[in-house]
Amino acid sequence: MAGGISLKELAAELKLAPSTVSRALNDSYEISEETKKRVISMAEKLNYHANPFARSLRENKSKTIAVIIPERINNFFAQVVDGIEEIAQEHGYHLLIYNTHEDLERERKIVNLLLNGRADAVVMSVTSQTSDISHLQKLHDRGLPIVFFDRVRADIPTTKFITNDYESALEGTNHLIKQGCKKIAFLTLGKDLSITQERQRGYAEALKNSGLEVKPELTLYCSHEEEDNIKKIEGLLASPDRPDGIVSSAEKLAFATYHAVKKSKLVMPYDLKLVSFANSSIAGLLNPSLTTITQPALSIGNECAKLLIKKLTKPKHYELIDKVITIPSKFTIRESTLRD
Amino acid sequence: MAGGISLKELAAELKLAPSTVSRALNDSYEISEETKKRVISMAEKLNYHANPFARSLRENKSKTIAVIIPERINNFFAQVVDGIEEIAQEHGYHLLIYNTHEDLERERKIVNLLLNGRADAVVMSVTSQTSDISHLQKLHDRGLPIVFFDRVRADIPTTKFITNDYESALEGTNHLIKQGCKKIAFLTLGKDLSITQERQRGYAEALKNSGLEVKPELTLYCSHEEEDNIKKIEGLLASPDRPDGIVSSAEKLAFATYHAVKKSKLVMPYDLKLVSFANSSIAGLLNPSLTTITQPALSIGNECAKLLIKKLTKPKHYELIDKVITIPSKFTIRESTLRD
DNA sequence: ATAATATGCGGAATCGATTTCGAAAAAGTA
DNA sequence: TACTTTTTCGAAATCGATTCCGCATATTAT
Repeated sequence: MAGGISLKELAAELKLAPSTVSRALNDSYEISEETKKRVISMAEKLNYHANPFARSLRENKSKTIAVIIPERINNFFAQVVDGIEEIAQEHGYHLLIYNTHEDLERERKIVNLLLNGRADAVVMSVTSQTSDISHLQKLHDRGLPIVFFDRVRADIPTTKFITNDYESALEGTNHLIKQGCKKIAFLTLGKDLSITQERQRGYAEALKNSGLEVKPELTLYCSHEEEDNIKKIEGLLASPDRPDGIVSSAEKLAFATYHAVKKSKLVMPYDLKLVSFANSSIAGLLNPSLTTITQPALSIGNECAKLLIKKLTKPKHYELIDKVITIPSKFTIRESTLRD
Repeated sequence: MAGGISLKELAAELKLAPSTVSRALNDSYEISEETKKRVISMAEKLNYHANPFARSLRENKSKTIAVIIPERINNFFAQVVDGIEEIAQEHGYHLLIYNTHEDLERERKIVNLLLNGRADAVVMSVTSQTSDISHLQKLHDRGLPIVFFDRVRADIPTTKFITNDYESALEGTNHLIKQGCKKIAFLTLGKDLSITQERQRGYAEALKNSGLEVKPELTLYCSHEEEDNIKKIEGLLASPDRPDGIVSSAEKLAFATYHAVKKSKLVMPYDLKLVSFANSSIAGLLNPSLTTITQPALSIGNECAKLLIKKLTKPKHYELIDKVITIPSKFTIRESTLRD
């Protein structure tokens, strides 16, 4: 667009060949120290900056990592992105960010956008509706390094980072049982997500272990509409057989529960105890403060980026082998599960 | 990286010249409908995707907007980015995201990274420490379209989007006064930020209008370390002359206040009333629920992106003139400012 | 002194898409 | 029939940096 000077112009100014200037700037061994200094100082003087597109075109790499998340107004994803950026910035990588807004169609479009090599690698967490994965398969087939986190798809053979969903849900549910809950409900988002299935499995296992019945009507499938969720939870709380404990598999469902409880004129933790997967820093400020299972978001982001950058810089020494790496969550007990 | 087919190969497959294929794909008038169809169907069959770097190099534009924010784990900034993305996605623009982590040195590095044309335009909100602006000046001098939001710098002549900081702070402070507060403190981040200065001005004006004294010791300059802030606020609340009301110019300072109040064994809103600039959706779930001044984050993001894209697509018809556009905040009264 | 090697640099091809210029073929006009 | 105009397409230059190849000059070995 504007005033950038090109390598050729810089070379002309120095009365050198473009090839020489290029080598000097890239600190090639075939250029004398003296020439290098001359070139570098002139480059600074003329404010030369290499055109990234010319370089990417020639080298066939972009120094860019694409990150695809389902929503941004979400502490967990925001923290993961921060974790990715931390490592990326260290290694001179740029971050392209895409938000699917939990919409499969958008996810498809975005993934197709990445088919052209704009990014060297992809970090992603799928939509809660993602059932068909042909678009992801295509991306993977093209040889683009890709890692998944949190909402992963087992059917794409690459490395995935998750937390110990099963164990955490088990622990959280056990805690509710220990605090005296007899009828424990489970709140979840899509049925297609492996992580929520795992959390549900942990929840069910805990119930079984304690001889409690797993009733289907106590599992509530929620949407991404806060109002709808509040109503659904209100409905659950209004039933004659209302639960005395809730395990929520997502932060936003915990918030919806607070609203529903308020509307239902119930009082936590007396009428209902709540434990939730959550990454918000203000869980302790809620009324009552929220017992949480906190995912190691920053670490997950860090690990995703580290692995990808290793793969990008030393392709031969690292493979994105098909395996799941688990980083444990942290369980924090607060007032929402206080024993009466 | 891997299996992308090039335009030339596609052309060879079709027994056409690359120029013809390019024109066909770009729907040029000089190509017959029949050829276009042939080309398009073959392109799909062979899974052709244009190399974005070759195109960017040739056209000297990247279809990319860079967004620089000071922190990501912040509802306001997350919402603004969402607003930007919404518009960008509509127009086929990509988003490069950078986080300065409130660090001026990092901001400089990032801005310098953008000097090479990687992005067609920049949307940014400066660090709370940004005093020297030579790096921003350089970016602007280079002719890169740039708009600021929220944390703006008056000394760069371009368009800025903010909210009505002065009026909102005035309104919030007036509300506290009406609710009976006599000693109102003000919490703020950097002194260099124009928006916090404006908020402070609104706060002071409200006090003056009501005949209350503006005491310097009631203005607390906080940092980005939550623990430090909590201690500082605790100190404020422990003073013999402790305030009975607080106007907080940032969401995180409101949260710190909740913690400090808890530690101080005080009770809101009886001992202290609080109003804060905040964008978190769970202000209503806090105990007590928080009276907020909510910035129109999504709209701000939308407007930034709309303006830039207009400028990028019709450079002659739009100028990023040096002016400040104000989008008003929303004041929501909740329990934290209830009259006793 | 002659051959062999190292050092320092230039020329030109290359990455892939766009676009200017031009030319052949088809259609219309006189 | 001859000539102009339109339609449709091809050849080659271009964007800017990297790199393969080659060529001097200087240094060392024989």
